[in-house]
Amino acid sequence: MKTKILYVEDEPFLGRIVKESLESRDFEVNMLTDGNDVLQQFEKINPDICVLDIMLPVKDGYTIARELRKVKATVPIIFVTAKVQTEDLLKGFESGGNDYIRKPFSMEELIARINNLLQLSQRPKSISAAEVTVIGKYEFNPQRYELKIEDKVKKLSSREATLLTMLSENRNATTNRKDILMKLWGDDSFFNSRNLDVYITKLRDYLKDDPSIEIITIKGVGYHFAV
Amino acid sequence: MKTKILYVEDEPFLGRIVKESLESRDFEVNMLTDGNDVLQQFEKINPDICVLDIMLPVKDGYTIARELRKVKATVPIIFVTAKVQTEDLLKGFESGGNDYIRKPFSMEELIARINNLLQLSQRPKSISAAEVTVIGKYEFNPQRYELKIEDKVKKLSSREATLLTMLSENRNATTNRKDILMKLWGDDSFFNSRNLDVYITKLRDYLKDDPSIEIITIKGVGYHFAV
DNA sequence: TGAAAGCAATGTTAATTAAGGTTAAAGGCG
DNA sequence: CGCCTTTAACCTTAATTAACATTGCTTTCA
Repeated sequence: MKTKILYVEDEPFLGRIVKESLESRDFEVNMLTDGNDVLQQFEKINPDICVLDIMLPVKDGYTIARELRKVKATVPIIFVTAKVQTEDLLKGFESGGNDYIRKPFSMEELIARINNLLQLSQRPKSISAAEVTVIGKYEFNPQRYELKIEDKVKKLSSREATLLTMLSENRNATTNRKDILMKLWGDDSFFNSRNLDVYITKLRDYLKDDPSIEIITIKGVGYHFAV
Repeated sequence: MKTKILYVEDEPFLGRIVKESLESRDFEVNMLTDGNDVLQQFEKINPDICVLDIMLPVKDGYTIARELRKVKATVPIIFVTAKVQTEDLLKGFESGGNDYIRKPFSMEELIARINNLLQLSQRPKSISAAEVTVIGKYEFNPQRYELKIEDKVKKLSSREATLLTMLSENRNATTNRKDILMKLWGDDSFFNSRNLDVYITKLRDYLKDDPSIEIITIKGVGYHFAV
């Protein structure tokens, strides 16, 4: 289903350009030229996002936004205006707007802002399916820090798991020592460098039941995780 | 709990002003002056929102944003910059930014934009004022402090319930020990820290009937609630 | 030119330290 | 009392440091 935009703009020339331009990007655009009818239209078409000019005959954009907010708290609202003062902008946010775009604007910018807001407001989130990575004969669950081979489960510590994740994401390629140090410890001092050696040894030990897996040292550079 | 902002800005003068100004509005601000350590810090403090200058030594804001997006797709990102071209703005959205504020800016504007994005990004939670959260085989009612499995109802104490709520809202991600301590006890002294251990033990006990639920310790950081 | 010495980087194992876990008993409060 | 909650004592595990071994490249000099 197309994304529905409610667009309120009283300049007919600009309005037509914008509407057509949006339609050519596969949005469904309902355009109104004044604030009179906005609420009814809103409830009728139930748009995914609203684009409001601020200076309109009869009712200004702020007022419309406030009315819309009463009806639906969540629909994203973008203001379009020639005004540029901070106080206008504040008034915009206050009245329930979520973005502010200055005239003249490029269509690219408007579209980018529309897509951005749509994404933000839809953010359903997380609950990523616990994905398991296969490493040779092993299965590795980076969410649960579990490394499994033939029903034997080894719990990794968080450092071990992070390191294995890095290597595994970069399998059959070289992971820089320095990148690892930065990610695990935030700096690449001498002591942490010795520390990394210790963790590499541990992982080699955990992974020894599948000889096809190898953590190959590339001296002066990093490790190559061969699977 | 205060809203945490990760702020990356290399101009020390501007940076200090902004940091102090935000702090006076009761934000908790972590400021970095270059792009080196951002990922590390991000994972450590788990901020609610990021404010990135674009022109930075070493790594520019776009690059940082892209890296952050890989780690966490949902955290809102605001760019701050003197550049004004549409293409910069598009690049900003492309790299995962959600808003763009031009230098020089007023603090009022920055704060309005921050609050706006925070609201937008939290919307899903507040809409679904779902009374009951499903956690594996359990149902948890954070209002009534009830944890139910197969018609067996366990009443939690308020501390237990708050802790479980925190973990559960952040499932499959890491909740900082410090955040928990601040929320439950208001400070992170040694004694309360031991106290938290006790509560974690209790929750693990209550949740043991579903082995797919795990509270994984991340030493020195916090807990990862895997469901 | 090539074996041997030198050396920096990395490997291994073990000891140490720090963080967190468990359990139970002691406080505190309606 | 009866319930949290806090404190305490002791236990377990992870992270770090240390001590010593190895590797492979580089330099040196017969």
